[in-house]
Amino acid sequence: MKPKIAQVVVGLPVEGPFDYLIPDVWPTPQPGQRVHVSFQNRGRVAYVVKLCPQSEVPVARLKPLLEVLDEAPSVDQYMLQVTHALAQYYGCSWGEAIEAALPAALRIKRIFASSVAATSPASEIPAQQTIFCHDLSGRRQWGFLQSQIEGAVAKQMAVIWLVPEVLMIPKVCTALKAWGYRDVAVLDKALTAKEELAHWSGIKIGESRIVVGTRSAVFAPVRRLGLIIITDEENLAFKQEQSPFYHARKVAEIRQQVEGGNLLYVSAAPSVELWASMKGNERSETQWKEIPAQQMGRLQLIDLANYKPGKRTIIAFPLQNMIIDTLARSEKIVLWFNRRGFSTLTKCNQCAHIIKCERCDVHMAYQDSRKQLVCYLCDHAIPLPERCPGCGGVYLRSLGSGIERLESEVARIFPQARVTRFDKETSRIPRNADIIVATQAVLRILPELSVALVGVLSIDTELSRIDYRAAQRVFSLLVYLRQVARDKVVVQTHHIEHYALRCARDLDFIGFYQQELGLRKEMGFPPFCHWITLMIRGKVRDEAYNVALKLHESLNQQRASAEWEVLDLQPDFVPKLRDKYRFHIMLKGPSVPQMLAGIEQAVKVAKRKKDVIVTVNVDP
DNA sequence: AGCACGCCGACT
DNA sequence: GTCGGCGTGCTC
Repeated sequence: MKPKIAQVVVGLPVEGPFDYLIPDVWPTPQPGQRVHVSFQNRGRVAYVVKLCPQSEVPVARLKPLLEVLDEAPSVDQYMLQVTHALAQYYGCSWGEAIEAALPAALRIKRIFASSVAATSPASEIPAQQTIFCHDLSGRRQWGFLQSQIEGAVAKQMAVIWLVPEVLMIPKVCTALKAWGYRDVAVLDKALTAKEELAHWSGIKIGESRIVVGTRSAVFAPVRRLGLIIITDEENLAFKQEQSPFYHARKVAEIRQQVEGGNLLYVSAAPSVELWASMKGNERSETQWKEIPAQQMGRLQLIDLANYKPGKRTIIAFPLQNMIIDTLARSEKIVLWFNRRGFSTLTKCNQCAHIIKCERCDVHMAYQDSRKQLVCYLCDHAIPLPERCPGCGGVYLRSLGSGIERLESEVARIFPQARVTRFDKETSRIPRNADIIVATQAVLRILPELSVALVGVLSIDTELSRIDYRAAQRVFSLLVYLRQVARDKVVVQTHHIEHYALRCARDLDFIGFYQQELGLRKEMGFPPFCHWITLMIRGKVRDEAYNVALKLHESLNQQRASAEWEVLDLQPDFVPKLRDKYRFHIMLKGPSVPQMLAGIEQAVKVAKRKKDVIVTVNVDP
């Protein structure tokens, strides 16, 4: 019998699905199709997820579908399953997950002409394999990747290649063209809505079978998925920092489970989680591809306990000497210093007033390049006041050192060198400089520069981050720098014995990951458990705090007999951002679904309070 | 998310 | 007497 009811979901934080009548004279819509409905008396785009002969809801209370928006489903059968699993894992609604997977242009009620052929029903799911390519050379992975791609293409299957950074896309496209592939499409959220839709449609109708893109490209609507490549898997850019807070790796895993095909990670120093999971699988020839380094910069550690940089410079003397040597050979130097601006704070010498960002409550740093005080959190800028806002005096002074101060200092110490600075604001690649003073933004362009010496000045700040991944990030960073530095990488530190530094120096991968996994196990950190962060934020501090407090209380009651635990309620690492006060509660336990089920009710209650926003971040 | 319903404070 | 605050509940 012809189905009478279409079950739909919407891109709101409401569960559903909701039943709608299919008007008699209509042809039956298909699951995955976009429809227009009246939801709560307002027009909305919704997504058909299922058809059924009848509804639990009395017919009198059912509304009809108003319109079917496209000829063919926007979401195929596989992607319906994938988004459903995604919603389950990350604790969002199915509709929200579907919208995360679709181009933004499809969220509005407009018919998009598409000659998409109906999706072929599930034939057999292709064999699947997960491969890790540990490429220390940073270069010779390309041949291996080419053969893997060719393997998929030969079977008429599609390839998705994810990179962490938009700037890496052209390089990948160039390589693919050189290998003779013409049907390559780019997907990235930086595209305009129109371009995004055009590229997406091209992939959907099978014009492009190779997709290159950043995080969101993991949802590319390819038909026969043969291979997903994830380059630099450890990069934090693969995690979305807004709802639904998904990680591209997790989505790739779900897609592989649902659609089959291979999953290929490429990295010189992957996340501890990936290393552990690949080690768990027998390290066979096919699953683990080891590419040794041919040439790599040496790593040298300078103990700041022995070489105290003077009051006037933060560059230790041995490093200064190496810079002089490198300059004498007319070679290029990068000095890594992860702090933007000129100063870190601006203070009145008369009344000790410190200028803070009015929206975020943090010190504002003077940026000489903009001649303004800038907040490093929200980028809010104000002119440097002539008089102190506290006492009206004229004794405002800039303290601490940011990258701009370092730049002028370096120029003073090495007058023979052309010194320039590279940070987030810099757009041109500084090819003509001898010394480039740079923040971590330089990572994006480092392969383009031919650098002999990299001096890392601020690794101690990175090591002391309150983040369980700090050691791994330092290790990955240093290994990466060794790949791009022709001669050597010099790290000055107070933590000369730190295992992340020593293992990076000795290229001791086994040692690093073993030690790190040991610590993670001891501390009960991932991958030995899962974390969920609940963030509570609001404009009125007390309101946000009270909601957080109540939520924390009811979570504590909830978990009395459960396997998971609730950590203390705390101000977030960023306690105030853009006029909103932020608190977070961390949960820790072996099973994400179990934790989500346990907190669902309490979170729902907390979300009811208006002016306070509660978000759930799984595997933060 | 948004919006309607419903119950208590200061006002033309 | 009423206008309107926001806590509570629901969306087929």
